[in-house]
Amino acid sequence: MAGATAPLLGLQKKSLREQALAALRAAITSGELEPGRHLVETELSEMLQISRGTLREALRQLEQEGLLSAGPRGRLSVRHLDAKEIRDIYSVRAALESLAARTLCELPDRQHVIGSLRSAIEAMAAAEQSSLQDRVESDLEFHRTLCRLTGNETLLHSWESLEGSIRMSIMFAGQDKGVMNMSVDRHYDIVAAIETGDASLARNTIREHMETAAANLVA
Amino acid sequence: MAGATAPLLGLQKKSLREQALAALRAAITSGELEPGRHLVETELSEMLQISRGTLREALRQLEQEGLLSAGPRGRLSVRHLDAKEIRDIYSVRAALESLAARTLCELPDRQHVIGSLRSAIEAMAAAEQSSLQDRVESDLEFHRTLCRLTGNETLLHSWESLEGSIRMSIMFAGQDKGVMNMSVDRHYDIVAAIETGDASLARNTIREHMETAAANLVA
DNA sequence: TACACTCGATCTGTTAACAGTCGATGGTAC
DNA sequence: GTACCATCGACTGTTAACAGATCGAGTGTA
Repeated sequence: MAGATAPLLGLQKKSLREQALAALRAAITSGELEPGRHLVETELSEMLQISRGTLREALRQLEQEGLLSAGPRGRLSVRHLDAKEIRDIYSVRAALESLAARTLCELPDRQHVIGSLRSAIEAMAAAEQSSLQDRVESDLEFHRTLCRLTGNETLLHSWESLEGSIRMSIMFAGQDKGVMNMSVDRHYDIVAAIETGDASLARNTIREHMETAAANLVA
Repeated sequence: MAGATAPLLGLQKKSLREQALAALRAAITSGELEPGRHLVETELSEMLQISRGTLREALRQLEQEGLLSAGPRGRLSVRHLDAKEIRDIYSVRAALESLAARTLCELPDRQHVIGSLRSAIEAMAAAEQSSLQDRVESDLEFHRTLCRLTGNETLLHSWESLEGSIRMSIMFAGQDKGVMNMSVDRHYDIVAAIETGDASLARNTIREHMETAAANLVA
């Protein structure tokens, strides 16, 4: 974490628990807390300048998001993903986003949806020369938008529960591999498929996109 | 909860937090804590005979499972599902179980899988004259098995995150409607489809099963 | 040297108490 | 009667401290 003594948690209005949650999530998905790293509650609470009780609530949530794995006696460590797990995560991700695409295809009026998705892609294009971090953000934002636009809160929530694992997968692969998965063109293909309203085309496009991405990550 | 003064949490070896989690989940999905019911931490901690700190960790998890919804200032209440939400939940469920079925179809040797699934259906058949509670349990156990057999831990975890919502959906509908969704025959169809190895047949069978179930629940 | 035992450090599980905030209640001025 | 204000009660947010368990170092003995 950035500077053990600094007040890592800023002066926002959210609860300390939420701030801790965000800080820990960022630390894990950025690799600052590397996979396999053992987490000690007293250390973390000191770093984050919050009490253990508050910290533990945040840890429970991270555990359920799959960013932490519990060892014997409640010892928590940063989850380590192997190639199979990454493929598995992307399989589930593909299933969820396929559902999203299919749902959007079935909407009678998709113009608004298409517009929103195109905007998201433009944001990706604008970030093409930025840091990897920014590019990943805009990429994930596109896919999150895909789920959000369905209006299916459960779908969005399930996807977001997976988001941390997705980020870890990308981080696991490292810079060189992560780059290839964020082609703007491929995302236009997805939007184009949705625009036609052809659900199986949209589904196949998503699935291919995900299979390619997963394959690149574990290569 | 059963008898406010009784030591609801037995003498198991699991942590108090896990016991509380299980007890609350059961109370919610059984309707003992009815949808919309406002939850007060001090009340619950007294009922469960645990401290608020421990209780709060369990509440965070239930919140993320979608059994509780947060109101202003962190006030929690039992989530209330409307018809659309039930349909949405079953859409996601269908997507996940379709992935499970497809994954199983792609296994080179499915005999062991088929055997396990048949056993699960036999358990359902054996429970046909039992209470609705038992029948729901055996039904969910079949579907959980479907996900577990894929060996995709992420898929199983996503499904289990949805399980509470599924139970609430069934409860919401009440006895009369819930009954129709647990036909043994329909489940044999699913297994038969997997046995043929025809992924799209399996997927369609699952999806029809889910659509029928959701339609019955909201009827 | 090998083995067993004790002591101590380390961490998690759990609890009780304090603090701040929002809403309701009741009283008072106009 | 109404509007405003003070006070009180009810909850959540947060914290520090206690308890119990496990692991390893170090010591004593055969």
